[in-house]
Amino acid sequence: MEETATSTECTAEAADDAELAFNVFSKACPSRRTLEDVTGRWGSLTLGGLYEGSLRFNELRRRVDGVSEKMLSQTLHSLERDGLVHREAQPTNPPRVDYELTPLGRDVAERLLSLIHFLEGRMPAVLQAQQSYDAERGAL
Amino acid sequence: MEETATSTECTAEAADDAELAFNVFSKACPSRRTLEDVTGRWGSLTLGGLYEGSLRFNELRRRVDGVSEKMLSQTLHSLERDGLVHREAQPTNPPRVDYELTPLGRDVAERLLSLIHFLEGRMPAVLQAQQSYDAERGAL
DNA sequence: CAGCATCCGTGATGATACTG
DNA sequence: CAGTATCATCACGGATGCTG
Repeated sequence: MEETATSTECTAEAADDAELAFNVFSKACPSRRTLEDVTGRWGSLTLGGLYEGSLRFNELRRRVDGVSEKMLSQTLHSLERDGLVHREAQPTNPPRVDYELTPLGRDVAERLLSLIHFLEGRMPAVLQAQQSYDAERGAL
Repeated sequence: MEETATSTECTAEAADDAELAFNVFSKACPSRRTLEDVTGRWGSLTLGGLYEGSLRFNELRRRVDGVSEKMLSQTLHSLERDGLVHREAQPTNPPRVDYELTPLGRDVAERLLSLIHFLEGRMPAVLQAQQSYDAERGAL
């Protein structure tokens, strides 16, 4: 199987250049799955929500406005599996479970929040662009 | 306007604190839609793919491995509407259309790529975490 | 080449009910 | 409280065919 210039390698071997080895632009690369876990609809908000400190399940649920129980649970499992979130369950009654970012998760969340905050700050410009776009389209 | 710790406002008014005004954690806030455009399955890869320079439709399609014509087209429209991508069509035959990031789009892509590259570099750790997680689960 | 229109499957998502 | 299980839906996304 030949590879042309734009193709992307994706192996765990080339340890000396991990960023190329796990290129997300390659369809089969596991890094793409992880990127989707992180940037997914609820993944980004969950990581962002946990950045300030550990939260219990329902605290987090209230923080991430609109997420269902099921989706939050599912998202947390994915993120825990990826090693980004740590789950601390205390066998008390009623049960108490705390979720917190791992060091790796914090690094990810930091970059995510940089994007989020930037976007929030530029929303006026985005909204204006949307209006221009819609106006031109509607006028046709 | 008083704010308690967890509540989130979402108006275009409070121009002095845009980041709070467009809080993405609020369900109804337009910033969440935009965040999804940017971090969505194809949005992030499209923005990342355009970071190095402008590309034609099919060039971009080859770069973002696995994206369908329809999804790329749709993604580009969303990003163009948000003011992140500029579409330059030349009325030649055969048609030539170039897509490039706007200044705003570049800023977004920069932050996105920071996240992507970090993730790519940490994939060994992520993969290992996944194996541990799966091993514990399978053993039960 | 650069798309749009259409059909259509399936997986993501949300609502509801139930458990420890 | 902290979830799991089940079901219904519906939008996402792929394949195909067509246009300029």
